[in-house]
Amino acid sequence: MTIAPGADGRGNSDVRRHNLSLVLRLVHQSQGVPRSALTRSTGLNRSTIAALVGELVERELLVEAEPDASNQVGRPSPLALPGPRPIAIAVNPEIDAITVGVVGLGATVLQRIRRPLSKSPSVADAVAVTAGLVTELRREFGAGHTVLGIGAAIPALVRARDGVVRLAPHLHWVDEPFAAELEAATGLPVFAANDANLGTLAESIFGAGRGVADLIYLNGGASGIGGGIISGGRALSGVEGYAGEFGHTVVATGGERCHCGAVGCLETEVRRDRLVALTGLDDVDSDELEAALLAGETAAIRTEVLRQLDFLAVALRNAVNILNPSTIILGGFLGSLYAVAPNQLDALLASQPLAASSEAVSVVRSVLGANRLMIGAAELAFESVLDDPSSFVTGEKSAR
Amino acid sequence: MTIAPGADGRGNSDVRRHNLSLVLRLVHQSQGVPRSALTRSTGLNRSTIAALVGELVERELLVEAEPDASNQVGRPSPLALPGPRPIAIAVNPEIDAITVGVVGLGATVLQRIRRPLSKSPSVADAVAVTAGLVTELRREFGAGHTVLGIGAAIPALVRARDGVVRLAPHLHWVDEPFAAELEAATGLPVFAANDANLGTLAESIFGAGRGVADLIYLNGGASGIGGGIISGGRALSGVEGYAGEFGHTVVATGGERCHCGAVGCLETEVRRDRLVALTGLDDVDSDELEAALLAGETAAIRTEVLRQLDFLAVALRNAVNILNPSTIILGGFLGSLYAVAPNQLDALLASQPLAASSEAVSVVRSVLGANRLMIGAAELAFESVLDDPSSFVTGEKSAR
DNA sequence: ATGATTTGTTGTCGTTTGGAACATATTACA
DNA sequence: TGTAATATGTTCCAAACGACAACAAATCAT
Repeated sequence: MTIAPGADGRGNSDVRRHNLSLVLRLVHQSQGVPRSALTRSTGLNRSTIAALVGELVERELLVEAEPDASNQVGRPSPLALPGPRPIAIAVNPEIDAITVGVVGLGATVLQRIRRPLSKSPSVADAVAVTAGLVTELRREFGAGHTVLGIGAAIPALVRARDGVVRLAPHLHWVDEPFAAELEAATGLPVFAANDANLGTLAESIFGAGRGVADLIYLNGGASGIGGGIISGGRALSGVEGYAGEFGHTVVATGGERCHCGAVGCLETEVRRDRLVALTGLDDVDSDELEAALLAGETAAIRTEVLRQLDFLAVALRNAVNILNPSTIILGGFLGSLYAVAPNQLDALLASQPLAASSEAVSVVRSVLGANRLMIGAAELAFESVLDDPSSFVTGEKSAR
Repeated sequence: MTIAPGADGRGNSDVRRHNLSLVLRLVHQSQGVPRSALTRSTGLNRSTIAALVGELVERELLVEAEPDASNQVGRPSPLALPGPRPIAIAVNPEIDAITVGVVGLGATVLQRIRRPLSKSPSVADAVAVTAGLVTELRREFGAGHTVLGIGAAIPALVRARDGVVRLAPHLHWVDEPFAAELEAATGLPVFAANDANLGTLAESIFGAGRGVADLIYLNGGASGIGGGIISGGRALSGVEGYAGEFGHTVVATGGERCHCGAVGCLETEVRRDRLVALTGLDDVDSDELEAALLAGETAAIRTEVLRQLDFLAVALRNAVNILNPSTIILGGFLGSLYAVAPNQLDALLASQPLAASSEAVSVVRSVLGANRLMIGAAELAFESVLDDPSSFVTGEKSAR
């Protein structure tokens, strides 16, 4: 008797919006394509594509460049490239630093500033530091660019709807309206999400997950394990945006107590600090840790790596059974663990029950480096324009 | 450089298709609504809705009925009802019986035949029995109805793409092209999927999950535990359609060995037969089992119920952390377990880590009864018409 | 019985894509 | 070096579709 809401009818202008959005997205995600490729991949008429690209160029969302010498018969097709005007600001607050960056369409990171902190920041600290950096950056990029908004990648459960940080165990933030406060401090629209979810987004569009419709991403950091899911080509968010918390999945029923209060969480059994401790090194960075693991001097290291891979495999098995992805992307020290003994993990996955659902799973390492979170966070700010390019009016929202 | 495929541009006729589809879906899912409600919920113009409904009536997909006395001011709006012509045939092969049904739009089950079997059927057996029943039913429903196709709900991993049964542990089918064979035997298009996935679909559209965009469904049957996921309003399938296999999720690291070869699967720890054994009864049906559990005569029963709820809670905790649903629907004996000690399970879920992600989860029992799989399977066969109503040409595909 | 209100009905208009015909720029080949 | 073949951009017109406005109809309130 009741009718589900959100079931929107479509008019002619929705077609236009959809097609503009589609073309802009294709150029954004491919970081530049010939116009003729757009006609092919969209199935739209040449004349339609011409009109769409025309409008996007008019709005400074795209630029057209000379075709590159392709040695193909026929009239060369001009290259459609992301326009330089729209930019997004990305923020990543951590325990020991706040990183802010400027990102253009096509995932071009134009600038990145990492401001180290002496102590774990309060929300007020984080907002203040970020706002300061944002002001600097807007001065620097004010001319010729239009800032669409700020995307924040936060190591926390973040409520998607309003950007409230529900729980950031390591930053010790609880129910903090981070997005709203940063919005008030900067006057820019702020979108916040979980850092690993944004890493997933970035890898899925521009990294190891390009073109893959069903994947899961797990990232191992110093403070724990986060993750995200792309299913059917879409990022999974869940009701409130908390989906992808593989770190607190149970992998050992009789295991250790986790900082979260539960027992046997993936992130209490698979930990970076244990590996670091065994290397005997102090405060290593990712590359050093991986080098030390690959060298694998002591038996203790080898044993610990295998032990952690066993637990990781349990978590992955559950995820595979639940989500049936085609690709598993491992980032951070999880990628290093895999690099040390890829066959071990592959074998553990292959030998699993319901072989059918895991037979086609391929495990790969993430390919985006330090810019991953900048790119993912920027995507949040780009979203509204990618969704409705005609909402972008040059100059209106421009700097200052 | 490469462009993602499947990114389709939209033309004018896509608008029509989308709107026709939308209207038909709304009527199908609501099982009858006033035309005026369609204008409101779609946002489309009155005249547009009139045209759309007109075309759908013309095609015999909808019928319009006298408005019911609503005591509202203004001209009464005629009721749009699912048309009786299009029907789907649903099949559910099991170890001891094959059930075939006839389902109309709006989830109306017109007929259901359960054919008991003396032994677990081979694929050939199942196809033969089904084809026989289908012939009978087509004779019975030949006049005035058009059979769109056959939907099959199978207790197995089913490859969505082609309906191949990859693995049915209890039927002992491995890599059997069930859909293709039934198609050959009946001449009707056949769509097959995992039974619990189809149960999820049915509950989400017509049952306990109506209007809920993010839910998980777990069903406990005699042969194990299956499930399914709706996320962001869409059924999750995974690459091959194997998503939702909660039954083989790890809940006990040191647990028993499962028939699947792994250790500690949910469905080895949470089992119907253990409960049945403790009741002392023999071959009970669902209601009898539930009554016996609710009576809870022996301490042993009580203990076992709580033990199973503990393991179920582990699986649900993992699922909640991964998927962040708003609702968990429990079917089969899992619903009975919950009925015995709802507070126990609620408490286990509420006390979990990352409270934010589980705070809003509500656990409910499934509401669709024995028709659940018929409705879910029929949905598969209806899908193509719901997606493109103008493909439905009356009489063309009709009986015989 | 009259007015207010809501909805169905009809005809016209604007928007958007599709398509055909032509123009243009490149390669292939003699 | 010139001509043909090919692919693509460009221009103009037609077709499809929903939006809108004006009017008609059917109910309730007073």
